[in-house]
Amino acid sequence: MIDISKPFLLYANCSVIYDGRASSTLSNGNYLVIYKKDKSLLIHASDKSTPRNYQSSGTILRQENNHIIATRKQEKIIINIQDIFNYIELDDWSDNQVVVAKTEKELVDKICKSIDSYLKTTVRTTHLEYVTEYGPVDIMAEDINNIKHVIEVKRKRATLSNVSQLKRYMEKFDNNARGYIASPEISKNANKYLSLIHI
Amino acid sequence: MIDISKPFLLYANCSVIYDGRASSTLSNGNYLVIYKKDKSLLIHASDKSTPRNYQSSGTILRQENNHIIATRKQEKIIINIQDIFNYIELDDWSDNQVVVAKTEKELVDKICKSIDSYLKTTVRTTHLEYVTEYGPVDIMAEDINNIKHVIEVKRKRATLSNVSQLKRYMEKFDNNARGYIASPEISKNANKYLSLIHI
DNA sequence: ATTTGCATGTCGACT
DNA sequence: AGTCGACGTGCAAAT
Repeated sequence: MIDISKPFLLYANCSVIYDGRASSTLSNGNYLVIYKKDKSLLIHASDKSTPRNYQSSGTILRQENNHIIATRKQEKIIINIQDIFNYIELDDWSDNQVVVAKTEKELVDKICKSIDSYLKTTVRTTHLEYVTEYGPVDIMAEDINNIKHVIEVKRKRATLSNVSQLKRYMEKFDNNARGYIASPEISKNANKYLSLIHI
Repeated sequence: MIDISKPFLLYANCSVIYDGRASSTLSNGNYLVIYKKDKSLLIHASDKSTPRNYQSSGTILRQENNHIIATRKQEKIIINIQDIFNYIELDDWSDNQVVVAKTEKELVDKICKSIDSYLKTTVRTTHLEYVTEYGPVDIMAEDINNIKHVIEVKRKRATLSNVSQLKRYMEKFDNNARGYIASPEISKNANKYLSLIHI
């Protein structure tokens, strides 16, 4: 009835036993069972984004009467199936990857990795999430000449309010501090304001 | 066609754009779209146990032509649907919790929390994963009388090999050390061996 | 093959 | 609402 050699989806009344890194039982109910092309197995209930039970890539299925037995290394899942509501063979299921996902943290790290070349100086120490009176700045780098470089990182287009925020931060530093905004692009107004205040 | 007020499952040819904590695109392909009772949204491809795109509990769906737009706080997912292969309304989908999942670490923590009462002494310091020549022992507790208590924790029935292992560990400590095996039960042979070596 | 560190981490507990 | 820590963390890059 179920072809365990192909990816499939099952909406069924069943119960689940897991034994491996931990041991657990999932009492009888209606759950979604998903078996993927890479031989990973997921059992989803009606809430939470994480599955109730799962086994990652490399799980081998076996059918015995109304049981599906999934084994992978030292792990085992037993699905005791009472009733099947839906069964779909997932042919031509795509495995495309998600493209680009730049987080602000990634950008911060990237900047820190080559901070000397960006600031055109030799940095002595860098502080991330450096706390000021007005909140934390993304990067506070101090160079060998004791000049402080305050960098506000934006994942998207920098706006006027980002500039004002940076300006507020800068007021708390002495004259030996320089402020920067690192962003892929900047709004026209923000850019104008930047020129205006010459930071 | 799709009733976005109920939990459902969709196997469809579509592409996905996400913008929120990061930004990403998933190019056109056949994916599994799952909308749960707690208003969480998952988009699964044919591999990996983690979804390609997702939004957790509290996502609100909107339909516009062939788009499903999912918003939650500062996050947005847009699903551009080309073709629907399967659509299932997931009625009576259960939300039972997984029951008991005792990991070895939980047991270790539980023991540490009340270690004095278990060892019937006053413990000065406890080391977890204390490294010996033969590998790490789960718990190494030193009491106020400088007696070392070496505890090997097993989530399941303790076996003969667990006892031998503990014995090897104990050879590396001085006479002021005591060895223990903490487990829900112990095999007959292991128990016999334990009595024999009097640890 | 193993280790390291990130993640749109998720999730629950506690403040 | 925010913080903290655990997770059967999963996952990919570096070693």
